Amino acid sequence: MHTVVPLQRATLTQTGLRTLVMRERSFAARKTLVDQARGEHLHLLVSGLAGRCHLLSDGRRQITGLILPGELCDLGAQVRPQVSASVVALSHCVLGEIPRSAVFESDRVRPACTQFVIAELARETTVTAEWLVSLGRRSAYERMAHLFCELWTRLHAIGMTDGMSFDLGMTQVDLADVLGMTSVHVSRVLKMLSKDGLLKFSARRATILDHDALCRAAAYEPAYLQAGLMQFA
Amino acid sequence: MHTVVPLQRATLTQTGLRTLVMRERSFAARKTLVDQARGEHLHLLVSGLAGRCHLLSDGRRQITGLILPGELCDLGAQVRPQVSASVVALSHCVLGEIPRSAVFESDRVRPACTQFVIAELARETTVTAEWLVSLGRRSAYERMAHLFCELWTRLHAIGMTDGMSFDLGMTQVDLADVLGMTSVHVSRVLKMLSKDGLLKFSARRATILDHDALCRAAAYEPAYLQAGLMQFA
DNA sequence: CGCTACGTTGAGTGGCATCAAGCGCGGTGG
DNA sequence: CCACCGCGCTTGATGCCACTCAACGTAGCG
Repeated sequence: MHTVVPLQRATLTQTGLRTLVMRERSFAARKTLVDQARGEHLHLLVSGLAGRCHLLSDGRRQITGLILPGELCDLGAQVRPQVSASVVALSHCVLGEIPRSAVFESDRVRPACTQFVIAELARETTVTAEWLVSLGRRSAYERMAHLFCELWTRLHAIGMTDGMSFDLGMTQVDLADVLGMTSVHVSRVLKMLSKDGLLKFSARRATILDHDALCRAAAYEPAYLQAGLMQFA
Repeated sequence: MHTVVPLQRATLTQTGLRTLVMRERSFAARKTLVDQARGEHLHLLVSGLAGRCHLLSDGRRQITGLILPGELCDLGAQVRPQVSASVVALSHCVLGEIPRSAVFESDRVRPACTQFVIAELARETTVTAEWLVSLGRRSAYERMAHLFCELWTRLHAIGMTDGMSFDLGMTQVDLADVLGMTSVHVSRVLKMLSKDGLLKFSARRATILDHDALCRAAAYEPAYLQAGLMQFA
């Protein structure tokens, strides 16, 4: 079907993924990028912002993870199929297709890729645990502050910040589904953050006005991210 | 320091872990089992119930994962150190020590163990994502119902249910920190569940009175667990 | 027997949801 | 060109779910 890409015994890295992309496809916001079914390809987010999306039968939606450029959309789905989560585009997205065989050999992870796969899963686990703390124990205000601290750290690590600003591309409705609140309340909390001089969010673009104060409001400790991100950079 | 246990080229399985335990230690409830520092051993929960515990500076606590007998406490910490989560005993616990070298070779996962490590991390991710949906989008009542559905499935899979009952060993305060609510409200919700004939919880023991109704109240779909659990059983 | 942890219950409060209306904007088609 | 519409955002009014505070009963335990 497709060419098997040799890995030349090199350890797979996050940046090295791009060389494995065989074909790129473009998606408008709100489109579904990956369903639960596992196909012939792994999907690398080349640009844009995507979200891991869980739907309840009555329409409630929770986004359980944000996928940034350079990350894989469906690594988890390869390892554990039949999980009812899909990946949706939160902004205009470009997706790169990587042949499954470049990372997997039958159902096993190729040895050259194991460290990478483990690191990716570990990073996802770490971020998700922090989100659990947010949803369980932080107020809407703290939660919002914490999310933007996290996003700045992650986007800065991949060179996608512009000073203290960055484009998100996602709407307030999407933010609400990340933070477990309603879009109405997202609007109000953003207004408070702006009034307090911490953060401005408008036209899908965020500007951090006072980074120290924002971190303090969120009780943000970026250590949890640096560990996972640096180990295999 | 300690003997290196040969793995005889066999794939590591969850049950196979027990043969690697070199020493067992006993802990009272509320004791800290594992700190973030990674030591010479991996810790297998032999019996009891443990929780992955995140503390905020003002005392708020969120438990981001429950560890059941047969699971490893600190696999994640081996892969990504310096994460500020500790593992605490929620009931009396017996912990088995497994030499790090049985699973890791310097900082790499031993090839014979990679599938197991990946499966464990993937299972953790799956459960955690479902908890995010609970905390973000389900009411306290639904959340509680969903947790007990999940626990019954997981405990049943390892033969630790007794009909429709099972011992948890954890208090309502612990339940509150799992579910992101106060212990006062836990008490009230449990009373409602009992009045509705779905679930009884007393003396740290749960009895599911109407499994179908409980699943319906929680909109519970056990598929997400079966995948992860069966793959390497 | 006092102490501490756990659980229950009541009264009052508040954070966030819900409902509803209105605005601005970009896209689309007549 | 403009009417129209859908979408995103904002704002106000109202209500409820869950928190807070507080008191008390109970059980296990040193």
